[in-house]
Amino acid sequence: MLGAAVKFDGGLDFRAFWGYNSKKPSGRECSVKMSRLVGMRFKETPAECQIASHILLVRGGYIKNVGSGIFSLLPPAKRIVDKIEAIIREEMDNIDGQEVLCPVSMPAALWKESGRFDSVGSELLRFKDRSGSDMVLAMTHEEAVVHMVRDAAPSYASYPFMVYHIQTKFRDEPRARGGLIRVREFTMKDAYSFHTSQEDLERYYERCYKAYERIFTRAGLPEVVAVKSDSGMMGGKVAHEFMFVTDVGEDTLVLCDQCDYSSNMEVAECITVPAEAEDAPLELAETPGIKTIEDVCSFLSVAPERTCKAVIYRKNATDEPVMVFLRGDLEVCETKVRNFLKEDIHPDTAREGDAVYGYCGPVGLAGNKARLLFDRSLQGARGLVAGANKEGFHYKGFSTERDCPDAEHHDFAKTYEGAVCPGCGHNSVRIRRGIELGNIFQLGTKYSQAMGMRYIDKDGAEKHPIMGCYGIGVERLMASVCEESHDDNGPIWPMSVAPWQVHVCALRSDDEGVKSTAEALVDALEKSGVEVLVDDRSVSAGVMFSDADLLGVPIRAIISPKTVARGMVEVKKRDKSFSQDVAADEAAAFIRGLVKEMLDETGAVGV
RNA sequence: CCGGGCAUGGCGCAGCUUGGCAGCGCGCGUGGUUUGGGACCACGAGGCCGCAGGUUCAAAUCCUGUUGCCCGGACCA
Repeated sequence: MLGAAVKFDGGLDFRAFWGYNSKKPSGRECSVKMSRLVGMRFKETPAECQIASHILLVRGGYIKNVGSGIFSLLPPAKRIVDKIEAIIREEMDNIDGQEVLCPVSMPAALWKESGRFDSVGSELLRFKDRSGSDMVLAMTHEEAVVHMVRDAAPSYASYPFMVYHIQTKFRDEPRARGGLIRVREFTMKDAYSFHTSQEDLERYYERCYKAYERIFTRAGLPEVVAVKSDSGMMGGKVAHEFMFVTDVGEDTLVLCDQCDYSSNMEVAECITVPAEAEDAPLELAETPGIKTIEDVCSFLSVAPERTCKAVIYRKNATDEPVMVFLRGDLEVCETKVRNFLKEDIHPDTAREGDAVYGYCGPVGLAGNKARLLFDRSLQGARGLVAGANKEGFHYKGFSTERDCPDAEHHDFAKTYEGAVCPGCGHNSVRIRRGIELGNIFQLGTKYSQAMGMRYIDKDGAEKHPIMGCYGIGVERLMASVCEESHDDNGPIWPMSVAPWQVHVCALRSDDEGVKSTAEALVDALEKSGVEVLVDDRSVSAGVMFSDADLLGVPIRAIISPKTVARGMVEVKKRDKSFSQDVAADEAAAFIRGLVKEMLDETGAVGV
């Protein structure tokens, strides 16, 4: 390692060459010189960057794009990631997790065992090795972990246990975006727990839930909200996602103003109240060329919530349609439809033979081959306008119960801003965007069963352990912290994850007084275990401060001929909340105290 | 995967319509003057104009194909 002062033949100090001056017992080199720091910082915004974290991380020399959704991390980012991982490790160890490491590449045979080699789409990168064997790059590690432990716990006495690792995932996303927000290759902490009863899993799930709250709080994101979520390809029933609420998020969240209800839009219950209306006779209305809800509403002068619309889906292009009927002002939630049908479906349009495009309605479809689904918003609805399944005509006076007595109603609609909250019943639903930082699933026995993991229970019976799994995206978390905490000039890293704790700016390092004061300060800080980035370059104050802003180190110590003349060091916080002159010989102790104080606020590793 | 856009030195861009020495700003190097918020002067280095074909005396520019990247959407543990 680079820790020892290795001298080259020419007498070059190896550590100084790499910009390292000393090393903490943890193994992380703690002091770095700006003149040696690898990476460029930019004044101008790179053309492809759209969101703050992407812009600032590229401009600050943290990350470099290698390909679509693939990034290299430069030293400042690597240091942040290391600190985030350290927090995660502490919290995982704290809930009795044992760290392991599974491989990224593995034989496809393992994924064939679980069935996912075929069930997962092209996000799973498949390839062949030189012998022609099918291989995959892990996009998640259930298979690898079950393979690791399936022979290791043959008795109930070994349960419960949890293993976790921090490892690269590759997911061949069709569309990467937003810098580190949605990538193809990334680091994930994923944990897997094994239990002999559902109750035990639930107890552990709760512990992990709490650990996640601590992790996000400690990383500087106390507002992360846990929402109920769809379990998707993972299988299992209960799942939560930990969402960082932000406009740049890709997920849609349903939150409540009045209570603590929170859910991913995909699974949020949509509650509607049928409008008060009398039954009216069903009558045909001529609506020539009027096909969209918008047109129907203005042509017949009705509100969208007084209409019934049909949305067509198909399993694949050649299949019979699935027709979802719902109130005209609502949107279909495709995830709900998929979960109900337990089949994949895709939006499509009505075709010759199965329905009349633009005039689909629930009345008179007897004998139609389409699978008909009725949303709950139509339950008890009366007097609606609906398609008449006849070119150029709609029905007025459609009443679901009377006209479609056999209809079974289920929840297929997306909820909306101001809708009734399933938690408290107020009209208090709020729609927000969020970034999924982590998720936790109660998996059940899907993988232990498919992959033959068994144990002998107390009663002598052979059983499959019940699993839970728990993930956190590391780089995405870093980007989210940046989104949460930055100004126009750069990130403002919380002390707990900051790449360095103190940034010493030696303005005019050619000045002997400045140089010796800076060296003494850096030396004293290092000795007390503080991580220091020292700007030893001969650059103008503007350049030095701009770079410091981009590096976002929480405490800045400025030494210049002016401060030296006064015998002082200027100590500032990056967030501008603090600025004070401190006597030069007391500066190290003062800064050390400040670092400690700021660490305590967020709860960094080892505190 | 659908739709749109872009590709010219490390970064940001102009040049392309109408073919004729490859340019500007930032950054980088050297020397000097500066020195508390991206300083100034001088000199300098750096580019097969994404790639492959084609048209032409001549292609960054026109034509064909192809690849990559970005944005919106679909999709997604």
